[in-house]
Amino acid sequence: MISAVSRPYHHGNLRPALVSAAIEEIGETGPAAMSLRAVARRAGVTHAAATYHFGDRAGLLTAVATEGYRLLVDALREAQETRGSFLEVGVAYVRFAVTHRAHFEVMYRPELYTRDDAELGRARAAAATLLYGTGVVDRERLAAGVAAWSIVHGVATLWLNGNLPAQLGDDPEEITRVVAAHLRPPRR
Amino acid sequence: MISAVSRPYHHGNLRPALVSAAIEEIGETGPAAMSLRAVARRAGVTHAAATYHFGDRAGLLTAVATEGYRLLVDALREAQETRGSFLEVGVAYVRFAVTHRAHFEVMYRPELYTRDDAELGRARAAAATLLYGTGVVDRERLAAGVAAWSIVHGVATLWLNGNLPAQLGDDPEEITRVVAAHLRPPRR
DNA sequence: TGTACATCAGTGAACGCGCGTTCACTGATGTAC
DNA sequence: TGTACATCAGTGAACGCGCGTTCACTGATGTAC
Repeated sequence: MISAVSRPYHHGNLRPALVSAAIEEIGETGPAAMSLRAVARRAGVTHAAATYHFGDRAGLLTAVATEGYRLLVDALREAQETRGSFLEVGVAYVRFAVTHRAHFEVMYRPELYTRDDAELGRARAAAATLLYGTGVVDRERLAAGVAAWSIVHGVATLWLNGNLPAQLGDDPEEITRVVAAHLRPPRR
Repeated sequence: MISAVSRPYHHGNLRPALVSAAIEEIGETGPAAMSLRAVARRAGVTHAAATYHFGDRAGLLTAVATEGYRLLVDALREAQETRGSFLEVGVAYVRFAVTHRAHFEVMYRPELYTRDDAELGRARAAAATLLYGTGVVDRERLAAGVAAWSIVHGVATLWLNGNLPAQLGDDPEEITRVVAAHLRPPRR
C-alpha cells in the first residue's frame, strides 16, 4: 500500500522530467549557470540520477538543444503552412526565440553541449532545410535565405538581451515585421 | 637594487593588465567560465588584488564590455570615414566581432555585467548613435538602421558559433557583403 | 633636504560553499522457464 | 501461476576542487610641514 505522500522509488518518466526541469532552471539562471545538482533538486531526485541519464552537464544540455531544434522545426513548419508568407516564417522564428528563450539560448551556444551528437545533428539539419534550404546550388539563392535568417536571428538576439531601441516598442513580432520589411523580397 | 628576477611590490599598471588578462582568459574559456582567480593568476598577481580593483567578477566584465564598446565605436567610425559606404560599416561590424571575439561576446551578454554603470552607458550610447542614429524621429528611418544592424549582428553571431552553411565559404567579411546585399538600400 | 604620516596597492591565509564524479548499495521491473 | 534471476533506475555518502569573500597585514608612494 502506497500512501499519497510516499514517492515511488522509480520516477517512471525521469528523463523528460529532467529536461523540463533544466528548461525551468535555465529560464531563471541562464544556461551557463545551470548545474546538474540544481536540476535534479528541482525534479525532486538525487543528482546522481541525472548523471545516470545524461552522463554529464553537456549531455543534459545536448538533450535541451535537440528538443529546441525540434520545436523550432514544428513552429516554422506550422507558420509556413498556415500563413504561407515568407515574412511570417521569420516572425515565427522570433516568436520561438522569445517564447522558448531557454531552448534558444542553449541552441546557439554550441560550446555548452556535444556538437556531434547524432540526434541533435538530425534535428539541426531539419531546421537548416527550413531556414535556407539544403543542397541549394545557386549561391545567390542561398545568400538570400541566409540574409533572411540573419536578420530575424539578429532581431531575436538583440531583443532578448535588451539592445533594441525603446522607440520601436515592446512587441517583438511587430518589430520583426517592421524591420524585416527592409529585406529585398525573395525571387520566386 | 632590484634584480631582474624580483618583482616590484607594486605592479604599476595592474588595472588595464587585468582587463587584458581577462580578454585572453575569455578567449580560451568563454566569458561564462572566466573566474577572477584565473585572471589574476594569468596577470601574475594575487586574486585579492583583482577584487581590490574591480570589486567582483561583474565589475571586471563591466570593464571588458566598456572597452569593447569603445573599440567598436573606433572601428565603425574609421570605416565610415575611410570607406564611406553603408555596406562597409556593416562589414566593419562583423570584422570587429571576429577579431575581438571576447569583447563582443561579453558586450552582448548583459547578464554578466553591471548594466547601469555610467561609463559603460556612455560607450554604449556612442555605439548606438553610429549603428542606427539616436533621437531619430522618423520610425521608418530608425527601422532601416535597426534592419542593417540586425542583419550584420545576425551574421556575426551565426558565424561565431559556426552556424552558417559551409557553402558560403570561410571569409566572414565576404559573406557579409554577399548577405547584406539583400537589404534594400537606405534612403539618402 | 629631511621626516612624519596618510593613503594606496597588493599579499597571504583562512573560511565556507556548491560543484562534478565515483561507487557500493537497494528497490522495482521484466523475462525465461 | 510461480519462481529465480538479470537488468534497470535511483539512492546516499564520500571525495577533492576551484571558487568568491573577508581580513589583518605589509610594502611603496605621495604629501605636508
